Formats: sequence, C-alpha cells, structure tokens
Amino acid sequence: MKNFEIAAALIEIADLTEIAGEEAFKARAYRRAADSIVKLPGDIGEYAAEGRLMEIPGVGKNIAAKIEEHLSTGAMRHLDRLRERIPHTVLEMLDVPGLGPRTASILYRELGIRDLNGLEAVLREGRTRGIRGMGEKKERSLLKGVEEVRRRGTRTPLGTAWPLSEEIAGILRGVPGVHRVEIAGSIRRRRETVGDVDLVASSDDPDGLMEAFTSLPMVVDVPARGDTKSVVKIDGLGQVDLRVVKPGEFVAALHHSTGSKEHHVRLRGMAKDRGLKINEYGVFDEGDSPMRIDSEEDIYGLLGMEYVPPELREDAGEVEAALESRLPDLVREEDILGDLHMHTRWSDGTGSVEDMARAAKERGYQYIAISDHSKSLGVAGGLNEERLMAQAREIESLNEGESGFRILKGIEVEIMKSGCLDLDDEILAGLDIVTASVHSAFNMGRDAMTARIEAAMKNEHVDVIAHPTGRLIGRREPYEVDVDRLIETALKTSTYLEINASPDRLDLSDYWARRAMEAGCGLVINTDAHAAASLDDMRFGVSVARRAWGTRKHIINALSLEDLLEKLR
DNA sequence: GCCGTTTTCGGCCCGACTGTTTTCAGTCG
Repeated sequence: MKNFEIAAALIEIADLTEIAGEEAFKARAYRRAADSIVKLPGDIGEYAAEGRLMEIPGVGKNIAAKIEEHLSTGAMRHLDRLRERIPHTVLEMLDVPGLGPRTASILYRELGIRDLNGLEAVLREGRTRGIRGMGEKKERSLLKGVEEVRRRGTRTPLGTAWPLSEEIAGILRGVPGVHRVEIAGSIRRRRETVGDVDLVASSDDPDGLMEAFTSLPMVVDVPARGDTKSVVKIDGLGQVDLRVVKPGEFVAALHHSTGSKEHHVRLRGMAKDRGLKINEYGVFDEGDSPMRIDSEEDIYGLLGMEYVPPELREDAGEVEAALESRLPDLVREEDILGDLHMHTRWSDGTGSVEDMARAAKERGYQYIAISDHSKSLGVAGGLNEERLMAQAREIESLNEGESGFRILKGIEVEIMKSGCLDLDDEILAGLDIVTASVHSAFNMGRDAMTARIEAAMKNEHVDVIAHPTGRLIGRREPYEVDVDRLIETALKTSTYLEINASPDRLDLSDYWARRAMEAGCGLVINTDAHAAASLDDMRFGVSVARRAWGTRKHIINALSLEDLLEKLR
C-alpha cells in the first residue's frame, strides 16, 4: 500500500507551496486530498487501476495525475521542482509552535533563513524586528519554540512504530527456516515514543533471514550486517535491529532485548545474590550450566519473583512488588466494555452514529457514547443546542428495540477561556455523559489554566475531562497546568479523567495516569475516534493504563452499563 | 487545485486567541 507515501508527498507539496507564496487555497487542496487518502479504506493502487482516483474527495484531474505518476515512477516531478526551489530544511521552521507558513515564507524570502539554526540566529540578533507582526514577545516565544523542537529529538511515536514493526515482523515470519519473530524493546514495553526498533528471531537459517531482513523494500541503509545481529535504517521508523538466535535461546534473547536496561540491572543484581547469572543467552547456575527456561515466567520464577509484564519493566517499583507478590492484575483490552468519546458526521467525524455503533458492536462493546464537538469549535462543525437535540432524537430511535447494546447521548463540550462551558446547564442535563475539554487559548499560564479546567469540573453535569493536558506527541508540549491539582479536584467533584487513546495524544500520559490512580481518581480510556476504524486505537490507551499500573477497577469503561450509569448519576 | 440542485467561475470551514496593531494578520484547531 502506497497510501501513506503518497499522502506524505502531497503534504510536502502543500507545505512547500505555501512557503513559495502561492495561493493558500492550493495548499489546502493538496492537504485535503492527502487527508482523504490517509483515511481511504483500501489500497490507492487499486483505485488507480480501476480508474476511480477522482472519486476520492479532494482529488481532481491534477492530483490524480500526480498520484498516477507516483505509482508508476515512485516520484512526482512537481514535488522535485519545488524541492529545488525551496530547501527542504525550511520546513523545519514549521515545527516551531506559533510559526506558520506565512512567517516561514517571509523569513526565507526576505532574510534567507533556511533552517532552525538560521532562525535562532536572527531571533537572537533581533533582526526579525522589521517584519510586520514581530515584536519582543513573539521573538521570545519563538526562541522557546526552537528549544522545544530541539528537545523533542528523533524518537518515533508508538502509534507509528508499533504497526510498522508488526508489518516487518510479519514479513520476516514468512521467511523459510524461521521459528519465531517478536518485537522487543520499548515497543513491547509500549513506551509512548520509540528510539529504535528491536526485533528478536530464532531460525534454522540465520543467514537467509538476515538476507531477507537487509533487503526489505523499505530499507534505505544497512549500517550493520552480521550472523547474529543486523541493523537497518527504514524511512519513517529510524533504526531497526534484528537479533537472530537458536530456538533454545529465544526466550532469553527476547527477555534481554525487551529491557529496560534499568530493570535488567536490578535482575542481574538479584541473580548474583542467588549465585546465578543472567545474560542474553539464558540463566546460568553456579557451575555456569544453563538452566531450563521455557518462558519468561520461568526466568522470574528462578529469581523468586512473580512474572513482570513488559509494560512494568522500568525499575519503577515493579521488582520489589514482584518479590512480594503484589503486582497489579493489569487491565486488558478485553476488559474494556465501551468507548465513551467519539465523533460522527454531525461534527468532524467521518461516520454516522449508526456506523460507529455497528463498529463498536463488532468489537464486542456493550455501549458507546457519541460525543461530538460543541458549537464554539466552529471549524469542527460543533453542535449548537438545536442540532444536539436533533442528534439526541436520532440516538433514541437507534436505541429503540436494541438489547445488549446502548448508545449514550454525550458531547465534547468546549471549556472557554473563562472556564464557562459553551452550552447551558439545562441542555447538558439532558445528556447521559458530558465530556469537557480545552481546544483554545493554550498559553494562559499555569494557574489560570488550572482554574479554568477546575471550573468545568465543578459544573455538576461534567463527568469527564478529555485529554487533560492538551499535548500532541512530538508536535506540541502540554499546556501549562497543575495536573496534581486537577486530580485532587477530580476526586472532590467525582469527575473522571481521560486517557485519550489516540496515538497522537496518549493524554493523560502513563506518568500522570499512575499518579491519578494512586490518588484514587477514576479514569476512562477513550479513542476519540473520528472514524470507525480508529476505534482500534483502544489498544494504545490500554497500553498507557497498563504502564500506569492500572487494573480494571480503576477504569470506568470496564464497568457494566448499569454500573457505569450508576457512577455517572 | 477542487468543486458544483446557487455549476464551468468564483468561492473555498471559520471563530478564538495572540501579539501586534491603531484596525488586523497569523496561527491553531
């Protein structure tokens, strides 16, 4: 499937078109087409083969031609020409919060700024002052933004790394002679971002597997190619390591490669105390003879410990807990009985209420809540009172005659800068569940932002605060807010905090989710799906909850419908 | 560059917010 590659090329055209100073609507058209292609249910190559490219919303004659060109030649001449005109590095500046295409365009064309370093230099020298809209304050905030971009580094979000790695592992499993291939490292521990990808395999033909690995179509470079370990670089994923061992060594190798380093340091110390030795090949007794290991459970058993799930292996208290047999029984994806935050075509989603309900039933859920945006988020087609009531009637009629599944009437209501909500209490009172969140005025300062969200929690109708810190992984830092105070207020007001499962957000993060649960605060894991397929993002949210030591008793959407409604009441 | 029951040109999602202005442009969602 070339869908993502082609969408990425169109987005790059959009970015460069804007910086070139062309009609802004052109860029918007390219982005709209890219967006449609990302959401396309099938392979774009098939659309092309069947002559149906122009049926894709936003794809007309010109973009269709560019897609065809990319499918047959692997490139777009139009994009290549743009890249010649504008250095690719200019796009780095767009990562700086508060700096958009207009400013990047002016900086490049008038001051010749072509990358982040150049931007920093002119900001420090105050040479941007002549430009309209540039003042001391803007200068300071952009400098802060430059540092932020630098700090973010090159880690890949789990949402990208996990599926891509599964694809690679799937291909390798089909290579002759292969017994097992598993993803290890920070992906297996479900960290929210991933530095590099670790794969572990066992095979009767290591050389054949290495050959297959290093010649995968997506490989752009092969920094290392050995008998037991090879390293490749893959576009959009970074470095991927493959370790190949004998079948009898697989479990030890998988355990070793899963980490974390800190967890293993602790384990090795404990092994030493018992006269044992652990390394990537196995566990060895005092006479240096290998001990029998059939599973990771056996490794922990030999050390007198409970099995530690990968998500907890961070030396964050799990070693002590495992020794005392008091590890939590972590929540599982199958414990989740419903999804309480999703959008439909009534606002900015792509499916109908019925579509979302059907997809939820297919996933075995017992209930969902429809929570479209409210009116102030005009760009997302937010619902006013009248449309919300109309949607409620649609939901009621869909629920009629339905047994064993229920659609709850909800809203994702805007928390305005003042802390007020943009819908009246009597409207909210008629809903089954009210989720409130912040989508504007992110830079109001820690105290004001905390008070703003607390004000929403104190509204008796508000049940859930969605994506409480507003971060977008790798793209936007959380707004400044006192999360501990939010947790405290959530407890007092019986408000639940969301673990937003969208891989772009994962908000609350594992860190804050753990603090919240330790404080006794209830959480809800929601996908915030804008399309039926995104209901599958639940696994990312469950991963966050597991890393946060969460059990099903912490999570309100692991409750039966009756118990959930009781809680919400 | 796309699109069409207001259709082949002339619009294109638009309101909140910020930091800069002296009435508004740029960014964000």
